[in-house]
Amino acid sequence: MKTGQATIKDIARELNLSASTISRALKDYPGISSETKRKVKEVAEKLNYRPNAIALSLRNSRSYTIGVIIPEVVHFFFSTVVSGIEEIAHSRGYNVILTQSNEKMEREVSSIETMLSNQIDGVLVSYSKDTTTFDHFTNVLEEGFPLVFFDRVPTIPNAISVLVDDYQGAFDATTHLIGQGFQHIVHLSGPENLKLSKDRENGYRDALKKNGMKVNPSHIISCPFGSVEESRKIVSEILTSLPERPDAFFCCNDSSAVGAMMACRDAKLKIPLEVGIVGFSDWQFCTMLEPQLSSVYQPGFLMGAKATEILIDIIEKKLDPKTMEHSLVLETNLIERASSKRF
Amino acid sequence: MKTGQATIKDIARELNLSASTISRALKDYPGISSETKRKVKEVAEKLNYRPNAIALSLRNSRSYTIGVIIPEVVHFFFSTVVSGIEEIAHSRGYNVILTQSNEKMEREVSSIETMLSNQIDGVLVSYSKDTTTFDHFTNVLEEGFPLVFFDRVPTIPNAISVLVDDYQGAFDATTHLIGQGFQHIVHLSGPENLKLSKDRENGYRDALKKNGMKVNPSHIISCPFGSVEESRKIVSEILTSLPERPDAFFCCNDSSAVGAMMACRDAKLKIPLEVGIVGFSDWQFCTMLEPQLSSVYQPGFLMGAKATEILIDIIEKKLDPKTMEHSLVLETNLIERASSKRF
DNA sequence: TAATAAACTGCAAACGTTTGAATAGGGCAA
DNA sequence: TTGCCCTATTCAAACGTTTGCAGTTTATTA
Repeated sequence: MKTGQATIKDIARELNLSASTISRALKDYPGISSETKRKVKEVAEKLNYRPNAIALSLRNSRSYTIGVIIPEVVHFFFSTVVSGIEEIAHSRGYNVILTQSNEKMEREVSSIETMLSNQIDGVLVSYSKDTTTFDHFTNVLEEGFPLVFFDRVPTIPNAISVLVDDYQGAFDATTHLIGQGFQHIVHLSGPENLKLSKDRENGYRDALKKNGMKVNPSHIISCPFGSVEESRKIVSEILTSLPERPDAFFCCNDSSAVGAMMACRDAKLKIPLEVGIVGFSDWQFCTMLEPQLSSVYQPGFLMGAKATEILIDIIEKKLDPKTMEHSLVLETNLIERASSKRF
Repeated sequence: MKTGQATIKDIARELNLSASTISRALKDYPGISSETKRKVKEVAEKLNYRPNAIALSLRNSRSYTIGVIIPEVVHFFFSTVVSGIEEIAHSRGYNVILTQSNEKMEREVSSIETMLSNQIDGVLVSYSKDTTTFDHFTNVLEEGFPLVFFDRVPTIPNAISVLVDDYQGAFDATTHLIGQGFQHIVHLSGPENLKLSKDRENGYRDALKKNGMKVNPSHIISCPFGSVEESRKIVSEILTSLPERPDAFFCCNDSSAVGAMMACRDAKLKIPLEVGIVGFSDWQFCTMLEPQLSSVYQPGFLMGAKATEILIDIIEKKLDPKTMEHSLVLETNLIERASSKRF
């Protein structure tokens, strides 16, 4: 035993057999005497033999590994999705190799490159806020490489995607605020290059219209970063600058909702009496706030699990990207809590 | 072009050259005519050639991939650490393959198995709450396999580890509470099989002693799950059951600190006037709470980065596990916020 | 006893790449 | 014409595994 792992050849040498016999013995092939099998297994055990997955990958051109590209790990929603991905991947015998783009398109491109070099069997992607062109995806799609988008999905032909019903979630949230008697509902909207931002904004718009309220363009305010600080600042300004003080905020995510809460508190406005607030995602901390934050729940774990199932089904040819449904839309669920409930 | 990626052989066939020439041409070896190099590169480009990292791994017995085993991805601290790991790994040309143990020892064992099969170059581990024996680690350590522990580190010989100064953090937090005039400080302690739980408890004990206060065993209460619900329940009970009502809580993590806050609020106790609370980790949401939660900051990103640097240095033989420092202790930093500041 | 089947085991090629050693071809000098 | 040295290229083996086919025993049957 020189350096490192014992191989099939080491076992073969030890027993004066050929490598092929060892291979077959270990896999309980017929045509190998049980005596030999016994001995082989014994020696394998003794040498602490472990099959070399790399050699297998090379031979089978299959690595049983899937790649995941997400904007950030330190993000409640994405880490939840990753959890779902892990769960299914491992139960089906796949490894997960993870990279985060840190919201940089450049990173996304290089990640996909190295993943392809590593003979990944398929990729799951949620693209970055910084991504404006999609050639790095369309190229691999055209080669017929298994690729599934989740949450942040591009509008490119033939892309398979798993997402939540952002429109409906936004619609429900806005309708709820209206139902609670709020009149001047502001929407803090997300990054413009994400389809989900548009969907959420449209849900907001349609809910207003449906309830006979008109959409005031100055009530739709862009929060591209979606951070607490950004929205706190923006909301503070709005509270004084607008001719009529807004009395509710439907926010594109929970961080900006927290920022809005803080700004309202700074302005001595009572939540939910004077201002109602609803976020999006239902992060962990929603129930830790005072008052608890209403939010639109997104099934992150389920999304990861479903996307992975679909990806692996494509890899294993149980699904055909040509004929299958192109997008799976999961239901959102408005969680009404104190921050928006007047009665 | 049959199925999938172009290989060196495809280029060779196209140009009527041998594989070795192609290989050398692509790497700008001397002894290949520049004319040939030009043509080779041109065809490589045309065929969208990408070197097969698997084949390289097999040949070099190096995969340029490191494995990471953490208890949970959906955990602010661990995801921050992962972020640091990713950063360094990628900058040094390594991939990261991630698994979560979900706090199950069994998962940890199987993860390590499959990682070794995949010819991982090294592993970073933070072990699960469920882990009681460490054979799965000592075995690979004895084989001389590169392995670095972070945050949750076992007390086994020759283990290399990166951790924070849990003792000092706890000491500082407790001292701070004492300095704010709190008299009956309860410690919600963590899972018993984690060394960090012991360290934090000892920091708490020593801070009391140093200030001439005696350690009351009934003031050290186990919160093995460290969840909001668990601690809310436990603290609610304590507030009434103990002969003297506790007036401060030093909690093993931020979730249990939130639970303690909630329990105090339920009991109509004013924070920090009547009760002081300090958590551990300084999670994102500390500043979102009302009052903001004091907590001991742990440098998660830095921890991930340092652990990865050390691991890769070991892999690349720039560090020798036999002679190097066995543990790197990072400083914690008490962040004093409203939840514990009376003046 | 010889032919034949049955039961085991070995050979060699393949996956894609690298690399030390070998070879082919050409030019040049003696 | 022979010998020699470049230069440009090819050969072959190796990494660890699998697998169709061929080979070698041994036992069975006529």
